[in-house]
Amino acid sequence: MCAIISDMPAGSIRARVRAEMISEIKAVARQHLETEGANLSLRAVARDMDMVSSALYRYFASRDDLLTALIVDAYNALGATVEAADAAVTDRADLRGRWLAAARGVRGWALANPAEYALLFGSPVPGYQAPQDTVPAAARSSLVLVDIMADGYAAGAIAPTPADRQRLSPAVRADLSAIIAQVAPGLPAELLHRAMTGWLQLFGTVSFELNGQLTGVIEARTEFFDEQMELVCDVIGI
Amino acid sequence: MCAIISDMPAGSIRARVRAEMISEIKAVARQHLETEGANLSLRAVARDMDMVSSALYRYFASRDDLLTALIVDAYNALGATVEAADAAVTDRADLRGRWLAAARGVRGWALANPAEYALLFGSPVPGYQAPQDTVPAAARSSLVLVDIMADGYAAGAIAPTPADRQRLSPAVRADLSAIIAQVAPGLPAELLHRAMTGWLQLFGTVSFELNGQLTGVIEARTEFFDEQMELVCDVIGI
DNA sequence: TGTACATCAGTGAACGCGCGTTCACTGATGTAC
DNA sequence: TGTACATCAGTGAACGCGCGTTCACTGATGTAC
Repeated sequence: MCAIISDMPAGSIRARVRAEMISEIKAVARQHLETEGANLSLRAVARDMDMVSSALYRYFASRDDLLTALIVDAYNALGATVEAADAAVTDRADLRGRWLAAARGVRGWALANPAEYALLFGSPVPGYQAPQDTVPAAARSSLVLVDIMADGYAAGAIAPTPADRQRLSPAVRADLSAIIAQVAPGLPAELLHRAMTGWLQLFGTVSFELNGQLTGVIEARTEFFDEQMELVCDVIGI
Repeated sequence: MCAIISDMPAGSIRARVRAEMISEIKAVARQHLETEGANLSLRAVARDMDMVSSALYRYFASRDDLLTALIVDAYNALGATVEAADAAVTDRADLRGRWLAAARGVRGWALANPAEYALLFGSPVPGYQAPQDTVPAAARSSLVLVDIMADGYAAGAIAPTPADRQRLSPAVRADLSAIIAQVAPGLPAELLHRAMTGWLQLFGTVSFELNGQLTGVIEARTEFFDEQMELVCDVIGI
């Protein structure tokens, strides 16, 4: 559950005001994440809204519930950004162009929303356990990458090589098959494996940039990112 | 500065007891990181040592100083592990074997010390700014990877391709050259670029495993990791 | 070798601040007759 | 259309807890003469 659900008639004035309040609480909380990191303080959020801290409990049952709502929102915002970036590529057969667009979409969103990115991909918040609600939202951005591979396979542009087949162990193949059944029926496991390579490279690069691991090493961040992504496209054969 | 420096005669009993105390404080603090994440509490550490919290100030000037000491230690522990893993490969010309050994060294250390790994590569601790002291220690593990490339280049086993040269932008080339001058004189920038691809893939994969991004996706973690590393060795040509 | 002195480790109390959550309550806003 | 009642938002005080850091202090341990 993200926010406390009331049985108010939907669309009523009260329901609309309530929805606006929830949005504003989340917006203020996002600002706090930006400055304070994941140690989100309910009292600080309430203070910024000129409310008493206990009033927040009308909207969220606990601090963890608010965190969960922020996480789900962030996954969806990232997912929507990446989906839009991919969709903006008019030549749907241009797999590399689509992949690069999606990758730049991830990086752009992460740079614009570093605190939310950290919430999703940074070290786990102590004492917080993400509930199942977050899973579908979490998958959205990754699904874009899988779709690119699936489109390429359907069009005959990419296919597993013998070297691919040899590399995959039965155990990993089984894991991949389980995902394929849910997400992209018919896609060869080898191609999902390649997509995951790109996925790891993409998020690894973005995470290192955001966590400061490139400080003093690489200054031309945008060029470096693009060249890494070009290289990874070579690897996965698109 | 990691610990408060006193002008006691080195090697005296007091100096030895003092060094042991510092080690024990750090050890207890490491245990707390394991359970509580990066929100390290001096009072909690003191409690576990049956001391009063103010006594810790004999050994560390502040909480941040203790954190810095833990970070430097962790970087060094990781670096030593990776160096040992590489050094254990007797056939020094077996670049792929050395790379895989180093990569498994990183992953093994990370799985054994997840909290410390998070401290190094996770989201930045709010309000904490790493001082310059951490830089040399931070570089150790990466240097092993660079050395493998440098050895391969010196032996004539790997060399830049025309495609490599074309890909690199002048800006990134300049960044890479600055590092090469300090760390591996004579190494072509293209080969350092390849090493960084592997470096990003390696830490990206380990971070995703530790942060739970593979939960419900890949269960055969060790096989998956090895296969990703094999693939990345293909990419960087070793 | 014995004594006076300096150094150091650790104590305990305090300052000033933070936090999440509960609970009885006051008013205002909506709803049903 | 007007009134009685129920629902809801927000208040303010409190509980019980945490934290980093400072400071004057007590003893114990070492050092110099």
